[in-house]
Amino acid sequence: MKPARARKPAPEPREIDDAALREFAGYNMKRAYLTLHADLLAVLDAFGLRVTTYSALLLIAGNAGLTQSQLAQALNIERSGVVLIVDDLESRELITRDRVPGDRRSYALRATLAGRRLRDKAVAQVRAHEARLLAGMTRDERAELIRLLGMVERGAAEGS
Amino acid sequence: MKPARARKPAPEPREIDDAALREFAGYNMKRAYLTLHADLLAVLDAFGLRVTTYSALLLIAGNAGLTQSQLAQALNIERSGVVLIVDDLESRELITRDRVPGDRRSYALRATLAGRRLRDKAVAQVRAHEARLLAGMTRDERAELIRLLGMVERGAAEGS
DNA sequence: TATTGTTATACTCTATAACTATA
DNA sequence: TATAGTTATAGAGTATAACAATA
Repeated sequence: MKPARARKPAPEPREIDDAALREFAGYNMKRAYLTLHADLLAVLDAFGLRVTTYSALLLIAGNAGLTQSQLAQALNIERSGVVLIVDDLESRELITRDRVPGDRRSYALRATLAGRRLRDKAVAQVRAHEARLLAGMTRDERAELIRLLGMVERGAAEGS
Repeated sequence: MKPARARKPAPEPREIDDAALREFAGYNMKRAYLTLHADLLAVLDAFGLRVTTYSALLLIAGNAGLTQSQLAQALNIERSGVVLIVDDLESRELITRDRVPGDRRSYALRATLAGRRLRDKAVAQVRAHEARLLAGMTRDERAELIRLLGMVERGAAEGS
């Protein structure tokens, strides 16, 4: 009945147990985020967009005339970072940078027709990407996920 | 009844509308992840740990004898990145790198007593950090969040 | 030949700080 | 003085590729 004793200390390809980490929302969040982000990156690459550039394009298209500072605040990044993103979008003629009559320090950002068209195509692909990714979830589960993520975001803002 | 016409084009501090982005799990995930990660970073900084180093310490403590390659796989990073993390933990005598009898190419990683003690303190603080952050959630909501994040992680793995 | 750990290198993303032109 | 945008620089964090030792 006794099984044969293994001869070598055997570098058995053991399963690593991460149960101690799975208790934490942070660990699960990081893993989910990194996989989702990598997948999304691949989708947007076909349009020459990175994730933040995509977000910027949607924000500009949906808020015609916003300034770079407003965009920085909405994206939660510094103004200096927005410059590169806006440079990129403008050089590809997806947005325009117009002077604001009342304040010559700031620019009014607007999506061009080409920009809105690219946005439409990208949005369709991102929707498809999420449908694929979240195929195992019901509509309610997906809504619940988004709701709970919003709570985390706001909780972190308050908790600091 | 007609309100007085504003005289200047007014650079009104408008609210930027991100509704077009809020439909996406990816956008909500990124924002939640970034805020949570920044908050967690501040907590772990008191222990001289970064998030991945913390994860590595817990994995090593919970899987005595695992190799660097196994750790790399568990952390979803390259072996070259593990070297830096292991160097850091070993130089602080939180883990040991022992030769494996059967295979002289690899090392067996083990947490020292000091490593396990630091882990215990850090885990307690991270638990407190998450309790603070997720204070608005019920126990069920928190469990549901973790479950749904796991689905995203696995969905992305399959979808590729 | 393949694998483990290592090193050197490069790239992405973002922040900080100093600058300019306006206000 | 303060603000919008810009520039230069630096720092995380990670990947890639080549290598030595060992299997």
